[in-house]
Formats: sequence, C-alpha cells, structure tokens
Amino acid sequence: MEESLKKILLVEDDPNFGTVLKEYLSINGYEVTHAKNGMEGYEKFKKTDYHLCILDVMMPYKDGFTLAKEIREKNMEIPIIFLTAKALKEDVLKGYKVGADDYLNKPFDSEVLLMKIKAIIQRKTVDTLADSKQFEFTIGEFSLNSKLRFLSHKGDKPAKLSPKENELLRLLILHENDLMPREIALTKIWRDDNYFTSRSMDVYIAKLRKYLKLDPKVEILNIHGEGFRLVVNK
Amino acid sequence: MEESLKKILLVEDDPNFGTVLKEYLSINGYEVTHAKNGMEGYEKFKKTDYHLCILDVMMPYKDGFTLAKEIREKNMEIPIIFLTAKALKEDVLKGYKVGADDYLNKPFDSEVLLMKIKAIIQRKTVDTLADSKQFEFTIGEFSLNSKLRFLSHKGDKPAKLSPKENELLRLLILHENDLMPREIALTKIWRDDNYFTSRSMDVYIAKLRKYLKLDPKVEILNIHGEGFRLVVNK
DNA sequence: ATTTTTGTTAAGCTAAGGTTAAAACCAATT
DNA sequence: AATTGGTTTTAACCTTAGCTTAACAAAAAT
Repeated sequence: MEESLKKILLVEDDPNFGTVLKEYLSINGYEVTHAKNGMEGYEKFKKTDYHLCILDVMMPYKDGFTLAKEIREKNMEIPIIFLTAKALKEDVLKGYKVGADDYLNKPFDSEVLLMKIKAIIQRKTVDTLADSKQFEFTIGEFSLNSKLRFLSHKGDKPAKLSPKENELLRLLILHENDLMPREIALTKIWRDDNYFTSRSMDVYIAKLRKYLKLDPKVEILNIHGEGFRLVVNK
Repeated sequence: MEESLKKILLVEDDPNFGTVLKEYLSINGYEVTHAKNGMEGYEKFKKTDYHLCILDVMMPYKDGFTLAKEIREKNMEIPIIFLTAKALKEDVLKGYKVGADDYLNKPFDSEVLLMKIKAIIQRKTVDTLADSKQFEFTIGEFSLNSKLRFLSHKGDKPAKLSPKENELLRLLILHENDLMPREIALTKIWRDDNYFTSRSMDVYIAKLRKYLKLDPKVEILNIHGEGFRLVVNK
C-alpha cells in the first residue's frame, strides 16, 4: 500500500507556518508541494495530479476560495481543505459563533489535521477503487488476492476464501481504519438489507476474524448499530 | 468569485428600515429580495433559491418565527438570521428553537451584520466546496471523532461513546461556550420533548461529565431551566 | 418552606452482535 | 435422480451495549 505516496498541494503564504506544516506532513508520510501564493498554487496544480489540496484562505492577490474555484473547474473530484486564521472568525464579535461545522482554524491541532487528511484521502481511495479492478491488497501481515480469493499470511500456505468471505474482506480493507457501514456491505454484497442477510453478514465477520487471528495486530471492531472497522494496530 | 451573486431574502415590514437595509446590502455585493411581510416572504422564498434569509421577528399577520418554521419545513439547510427590536430572552430561545443561525437586535451595527452574513454564507461555501462532512472536533485536550464515536484524550486509549453520548457531545461542541438549549437537544437527538426524555438527557450529561473529567478545563455547566453550556476555561 | 429542576447511580429491559451448528442450497459429477 | 463438496442461510443461544426509568439527594427558584 505504501508504494504510492499520497501527494498534497499546500498553498500557504506564511513562510514559517508553511514550512513547518510541510515538514510535519512529510514526516507523516505525505509528499508535499508547497506553493507560496495562489498564483503559484494554481500553476503547480496544473502540472501534477494531487490527492488533496490544503489552501490558506487569506492570501494576497488570490485568496483560497478563488483558487479553490479555479481548481474545481479543472477537477471536480479533488478534496480541498481550507485553513483560516482564527482572527477572521472571532475578531468581530466576542462570543459570536460562525456556527455549526467549521473548518480548520489556525492555530490548529496538527493531530486533527492529520486525521482529516487521512479520512478524506481514504474516502477518495474507496470511491475510486471500490469498483475498480484492483485485487491485490495488503493488510498487516496478510495479503489478499481477491481475484484468486487467496488470503496469505507470511510463509503459511494461503487460505482459500469463499466468494462472500472474499468480498467482505475486500470491502473492509477498502475502508481500512474507517467505518464500513453495515448497509454498504449488505447492499453491495448481499443485495438486500434485512434481518437475515444482516445476521448472515455477522456470521461471515466471525469467519474472517478466525482467519485474521494469525496476526494479533489486525482486528475487526464493531461499531454498534453502524458497522465494522478493520484496524491494524501499530 | 463574483460571477454568482449571493442571494438574500430580506423580510421586513418597516418600509424605511427595509429599504435602507436592502440598499446597504446591495452596495455590498448581495442580491437582495425585499418582502414586506411574512406572507410575501414565504411566496418569494418558494420561487427562488436563496443563500440566506434575514427575517424581522415583529411583523403583522405572520411573525418571523412562524415564517422561519415554514421555511425550515421546505429547507433544513438555509441559514436564517433574525432581526428583533427587543432583546428578550424568550425570543432568543424561541429563535434557536426554530433553528436560527444568528440573532441581531435592532438597532444594530451594519458592519456587524455584514460580517455575520459573510461568515455564514462563507461557511456554507466552505462546507460544500470541501465536501468534508465534519466529524472531527477538538475541545480542550480532547478530540472527538463523531463518525467512529471515539473520544480521545492525549495518549490515552480513546473512549468509545454510545450514539446518544456522541450526538449530545457533538451538539454541545457545536454550541461551545454558548447555551445549548434543552429543547434543541431533545428535538434533535431524542425527537421528543417530555419529562422522561429530559431526564434521560440529564443522565447523559452526567456520563459526559465523567468522560470530560480528564481535562479539568473542560466542563459542562447547567443554565437552570434553559439548557447546558460546554465551556473551556483558559 | 415548598416546589421545581438538576445530579447521580443503579436496575431493568431491548436490541445488536458473537458464535456455533444444523439445514438448505447449488453446481458438478456420478 | 442421487451423491458430493463446498457455500450460504437460518436458527439457537448467549453476551454485550445502549437506553430508559426509578429513586433519592442536592441545588435553585418561587
């Protein structure tokens, strides 16, 4: 999975903050291109295919929103995260709330940004891969060939999976670390969402758990009422 | 950015004030439709897609709250700002009950209104552009992933929240430092407002307080008879 | 002082999920 | 048509999670 680094375009005019952020993201396994203003950002964007754009809102000449629009004209899919200075939001009126769901304020918790990036890129990956022909997956010490329905673990002889086992595991992997909603699996694999298919799915979860016991770092967690999560503990 | 003017529906029965306000907003780059009463406001609302509604509370025949309710039935998303002459507490509460995004007392500083409008409309724009369903929140030393229903605190292992715990905490965070009225939570989360649901909510408040004890700066305060406030002490 | 609202804990109940095994199903042979 | 081997569903039983309700204490309002 790690052979393809995810590429991020960071457009941030503050040189200090930009450098630090770039450094931080690089450490965390992303390939970051840093543009110092909207113009440069747009040029860079046109040259390379990125997985994600992080745009500062307040920039001279060309603000983040304008840049976002231009980017959108070229690419409707690419995820965009905005960064905005706290001042903009809260200067005006004390206690005034911009309201419901806000985007990221500077300074922000870098952990949160990281989780967001992960989640967003993850979502895209699922979208683009879900119905694609990729069939080789790695998860912890396992590797799954979803075409041959082989689940191999190190030197052991590969286990052969049944069609349902295979598809379910594949779906879980596509949602790695993230919620894989029951409903998704039921409609995609079982083509029907009722009490019995749901119970059937639970049976298959149990089967997969049995296979996956070989690597204690890999587990399937339940999120009550929502679905399952395949996690790989470090 | 400017090829699409943001459309505002202004409903205000005072002809002088209404005209002046419309003029002022137009100058500042918004396309304003001015309705002279609630009835007319609702008709106009149905005809066009607006980005924002500004409603006077005190109007003959149909007051702003009633109109807001009707508008909400058609559109759960559109931001609503109320204008009111009197700063009565019940009014403010009533406004929040019908889902006000903000509240302004007349006479008010036109600069402030402009900032609010900008912020609210911008928020929507950001949401739709970034298409990141926000589910990562930060509160004090905690961070909440409301999709996975995880509340994490520093290096500790994250606590799993139940659906109700999760929703309630999320609502509190969205109202951070502000009053989160009981009836908001009850109608949004419990879908019913009676003695028992209200007691149930109190139980959940207690549960959340237990989780949040890990950071003494974060607390949930009660505002007797009205609701709760999640505050982060500096 | 009395009533109402809130804080808190625990019991009781329902629904969801974990697990295993038996039954049903299905396709490929006999 | 019957057998076989693998797969999937259904059933059963048990555990856990989640929510409400009750009960009583404390705080706030009247």
